[in-house]
Amino acid sequence: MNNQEILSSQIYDPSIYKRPNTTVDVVIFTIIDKQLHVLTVKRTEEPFKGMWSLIGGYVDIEKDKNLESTATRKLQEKTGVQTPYLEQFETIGNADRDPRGWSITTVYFALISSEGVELKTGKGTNDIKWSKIEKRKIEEPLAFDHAEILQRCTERLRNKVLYTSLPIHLMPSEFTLSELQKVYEILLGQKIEHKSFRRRMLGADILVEAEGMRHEGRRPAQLYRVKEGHNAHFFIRNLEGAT
Amino acid sequence: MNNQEILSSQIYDPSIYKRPNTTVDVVIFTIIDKQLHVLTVKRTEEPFKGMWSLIGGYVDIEKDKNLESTATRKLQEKTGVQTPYLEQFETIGNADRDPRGWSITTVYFALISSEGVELKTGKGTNDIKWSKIEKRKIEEPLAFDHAEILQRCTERLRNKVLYTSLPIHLMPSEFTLSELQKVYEILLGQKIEHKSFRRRMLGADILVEAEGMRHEGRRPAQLYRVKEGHNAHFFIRNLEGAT
DNA sequence: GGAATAGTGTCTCTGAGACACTATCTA
DNA sequence: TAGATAGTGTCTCAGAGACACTATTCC
Repeated sequence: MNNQEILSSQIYDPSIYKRPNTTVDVVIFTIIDKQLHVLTVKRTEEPFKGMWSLIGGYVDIEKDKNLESTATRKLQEKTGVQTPYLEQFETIGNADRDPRGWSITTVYFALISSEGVELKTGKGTNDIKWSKIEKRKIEEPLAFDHAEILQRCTERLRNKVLYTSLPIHLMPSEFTLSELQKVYEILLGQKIEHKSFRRRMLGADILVEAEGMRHEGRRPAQLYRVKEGHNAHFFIRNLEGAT
Repeated sequence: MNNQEILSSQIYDPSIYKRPNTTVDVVIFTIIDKQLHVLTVKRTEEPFKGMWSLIGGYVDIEKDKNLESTATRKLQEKTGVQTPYLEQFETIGNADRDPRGWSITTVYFALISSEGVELKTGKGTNDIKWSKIEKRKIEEPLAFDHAEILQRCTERLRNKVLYTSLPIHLMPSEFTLSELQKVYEILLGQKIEHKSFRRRMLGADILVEAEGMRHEGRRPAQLYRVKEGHNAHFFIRNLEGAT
């Protein structure tokens, strides 16, 4: 009994239309050595066997109660991270992106601190690594349309940095304002005036002072942590650099 | 033969996972009689037979080259409109939204001028109408999770109105600034200071003066049209009303 | 003329950018 | 001490909000 036959034997079964293949991809961003990185795995199966790709996989309708579960499950499997900042980015579906036929992928992006993350070689993958992003690309070619996805996603991230507090999710639990500013600058690819930055962040009521100071380099700096329950602040005015 | 066994017996075949049902829904907004409306159809099939629903349908992998084609095809079939403002909103996939099982829908929203639109009763639907939106809801109950989708989508639209020029796509080809302001106010659910509004719109370089004036009521008003090729302007500062 | 709508002048206020300044550390 | 990084004071500037004003129409 093939797919088609199964279909027509059921009443109200929507699959009178052949169903596209459905996957979820997760663009997992982090900062390592003052540079933006994305998590990639080497494919162990055709198509694109041996090429690097974003983290992703099929929606498992037995295991996953919704699309976001698929994303968090994938993230968990690869990084052990449980509660990242996770946002749905876009869904791409067309006839060409997968040589096996019409396929749909819902792309999420996650922001995590690289602190304490140990990458796990899961089932079906023998190689996984953080790939450095430069000019919205990584060095290695990516499978499927993942290079385009990465580019658009990096662009979206940069745009959101202009008017949100998203970069706090790339920080470890305690950090200084200078460290946070540095992360903003990495994402934007440009310097920010430090006085404006401090005014903006401290005025947003999203940070609380942590105990103690960071002693590193010269004058010690106040440590902050993200206010409990805080997820995303939207500033009413953009930083410059919007083009 | 269970899922796992099927899996391991097939190489490279993505359908080792049962595929969810995949659809596209389009939230088609327009302004009628100074109120926001959304296009709805009455369902002629189970499930939810006889209930109103958003415009949508299965991805037809024979006809549609990508997801957006599915959306424009649906829009075309129902309204005859060819080139609306169309934006992907979100994708919802879970086990509960459709009684027939795990299903995924990619939701688009479209903004069109109601001027000159004639609704078409297409195949499979015997009733179609513009439903008035009040408090992010319409009067009639909606099938599936469409009420939630409509609510979130209306909310997203309102948010974007605070910092974009999107409402111009709800206007007929020529309009006055007062008419445009009225549409902004409808979407925001609040008054805007008219001087600020004119400064903002005229400063954005997205409108050009059209020939002639609108003579209606008292003093005639300058007609404008959208600058050729213009799609969406992002202001660097929000209107008030952000909460 | 009065009412209504279109359109302007101009003040305040907020927050980003610029940049000089002070503070506190190490070498 | 000098150099580096942390942090402040304060001016300018753009654009939103407020609101009084003028302009043009119909009655």
